[in-house]
Amino acid sequence: MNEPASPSPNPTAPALGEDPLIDGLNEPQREAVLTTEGPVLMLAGAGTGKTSALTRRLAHLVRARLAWPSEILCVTFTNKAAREMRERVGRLVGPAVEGMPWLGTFHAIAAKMLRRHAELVGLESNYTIIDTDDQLRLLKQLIQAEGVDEKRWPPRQLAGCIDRWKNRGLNPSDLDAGENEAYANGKGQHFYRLYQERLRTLNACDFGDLLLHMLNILREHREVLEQYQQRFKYVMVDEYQDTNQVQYLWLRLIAQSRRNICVVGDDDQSIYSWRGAEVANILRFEKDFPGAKVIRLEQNYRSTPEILAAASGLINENSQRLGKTLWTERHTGEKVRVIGVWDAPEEARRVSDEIERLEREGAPLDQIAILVRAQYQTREFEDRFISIGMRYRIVGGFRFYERAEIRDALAYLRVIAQPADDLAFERIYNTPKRGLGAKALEKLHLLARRQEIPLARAAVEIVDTDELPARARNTVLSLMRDFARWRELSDSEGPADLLRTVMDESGYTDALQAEKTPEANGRLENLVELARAMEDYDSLGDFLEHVSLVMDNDARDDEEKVTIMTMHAAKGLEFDNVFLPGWEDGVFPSQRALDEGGLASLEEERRLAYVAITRARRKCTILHAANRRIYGQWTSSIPSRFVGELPEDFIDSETTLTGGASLWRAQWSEHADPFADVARAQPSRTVTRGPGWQRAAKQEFEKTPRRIGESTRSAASFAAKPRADIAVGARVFHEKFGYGTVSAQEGNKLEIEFEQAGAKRVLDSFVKPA
DNA sequence: TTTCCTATACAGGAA
DNA sequence: GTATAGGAAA
Repeated sequence: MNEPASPSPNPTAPALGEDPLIDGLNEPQREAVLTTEGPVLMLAGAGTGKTSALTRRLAHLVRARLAWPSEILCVTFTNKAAREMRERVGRLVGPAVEGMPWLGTFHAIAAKMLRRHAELVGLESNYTIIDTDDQLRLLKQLIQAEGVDEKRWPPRQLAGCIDRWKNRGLNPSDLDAGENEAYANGKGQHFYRLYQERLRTLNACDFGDLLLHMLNILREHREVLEQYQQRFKYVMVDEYQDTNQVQYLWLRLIAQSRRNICVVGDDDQSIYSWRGAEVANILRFEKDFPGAKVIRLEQNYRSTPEILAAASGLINENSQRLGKTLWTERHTGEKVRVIGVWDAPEEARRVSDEIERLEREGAPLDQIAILVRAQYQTREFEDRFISIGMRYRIVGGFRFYERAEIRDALAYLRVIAQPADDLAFERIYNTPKRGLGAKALEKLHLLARRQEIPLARAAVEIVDTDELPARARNTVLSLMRDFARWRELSDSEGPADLLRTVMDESGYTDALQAEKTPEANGRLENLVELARAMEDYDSLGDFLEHVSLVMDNDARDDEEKVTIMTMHAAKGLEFDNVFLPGWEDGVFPSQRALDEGGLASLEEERRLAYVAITRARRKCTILHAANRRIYGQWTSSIPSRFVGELPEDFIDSETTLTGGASLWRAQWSEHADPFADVARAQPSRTVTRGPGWQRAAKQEFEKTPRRIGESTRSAASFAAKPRADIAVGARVFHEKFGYGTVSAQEGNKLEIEFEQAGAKRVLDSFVKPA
């Protein structure tokens, strides 16, 4: 940490009152910006200018020379938030501040730290970060290898357990008997341990490890902890109500000594408890940091009084709150509209009609959002929008790098950059199809395990033997030659060109082109897009880290489009017009929340509703349908209990279902036979959901140098040591070829005259002395 | 080894 | 209803 000496407070800084950083801020905001020393808890309601206060505080620290940008730790939850803050601070402070090395997501920051200290947890600094997909494949292998029934104990469940343990900062040895029971009758700890060992040999980390490893390091290596405590003069945390245990512990260690920590959050917007977030963290902040200054931001600058009132009325139903009262100076606007419709298609029709009307009135489409509870609800709108030619974009779902073709491409690059990456190798050794199947892979695994080498290395070795049929052997040989060549290339070519070469030479592009389907075309385009994104990176290593942690699918095109996304994804955003479809019990609140988790879980759903409503600046429209197809079955449902909790004075209700006859008439006028679908759906199988439904049913420091070249050779030129217990003339046994006599020995390669099979070249690890 | 078919789970959300 | 995974058949 070779920082210049601490900057002295800038004597020419403007007097506080004139500081452009605090112009236009209200009193609490100003206080939040200027209270730099000591612990600060900023309770910021929705739309109260939280981000503004936070970025200005950051800018103020830099401007007033209280710290160098590199001495400030600023943590966010999403890349988007980090990016935004970086931009805004840049605008305030100017280009003088070259980046903020420690502004980022928990994971990005932890990953960066871990590169520095990887060896302390048995990793190399060029470790790979595996994603959920890789994680599941790995766990599955372990489960199979241990002979546990994967039907009864699905890998997903194990992944869930491990995730939860990591979120709570628990290592395998920390599990108590109860936790251990959580998977496969007491094998939880065993599998967790195996998994961690396996990751270590792969030189890999999952997302949870990034934080857990760092926490372990900070706990066990005093000098490292002190280093960071020294370095970070100020710590800021956004969305503090979303921190989980391991994040909390990690922060607490770092902030402990200087206690200049400012956390910002809103307990009413805590919507991530399912992934380990603990509201308790924000509730006990004052206990953790005695003397903390609590600042409440309650003036809302976003929404109309009606929208605020509706949201406040709703959230008041919750019991566990710190309590805030939002107010606004904004003028009266429209009431929140609640529309009841017959079924989901009608719901989509109503929304699209409204949007078309807004469009005619000149409302920009990018100021319109449809926020749904669950991803599956987006379909109905997508169908409708396609049929009427409405421009839309769906946020979330598959992120760019989760697409198969992108992951394939990345797997190639990973094998090039890090030959020990078995998961990547397994992914692409037969993609595109090159005639290598389970048999060949099994052979490779066998060899790899016996010699404790990565698969890619085993592949190089195995071609010198007769283990594989000639055809497969040649395929493997040429594949590994390709890889050797690409590795050479990675030294001279930029990552983008390297990718293009690899995709072409591996036959991947050809295979896609041969498909001639529209999807294949899209995939090719995605690969082109990927290559383009790679142009911005100098080294393959840099790029790979970005792609696993930082890259998202924000292919921002400038065209105006209606946004469709989940309520979760909408947190932190705002739109003039917000549509909230699917407010029915079982959809929202979700069936899952109703079935399990009890009151706490229902209150979280209510907070989600609060978040959703407060996204709207001018107008919020809530819809509920009487009938909806879920799981391919028609279900009829009643309006969400949240609808009833909205304060009447601020609501305009409307329904196309006024009951029996009029309902029929209303529908009749609209289409020929509105019940055609319903009739087909076998009434006896129709499930009715409602409140009682479940009951009824129940029943540098900054930049780690990563030269690709270093790891390159290890796969290509393997030092092969001969086995001590075998020499020329020795009689040996081979599982496939039987008994034979060694006629030549070169390193670990043997030539054997087999009694039955004749002369063969094999690796010594495949035979044992007879 | 690949392809095709059937059975099954599923659709809660981020890095 | 759809996507996926695993097994059977080509």
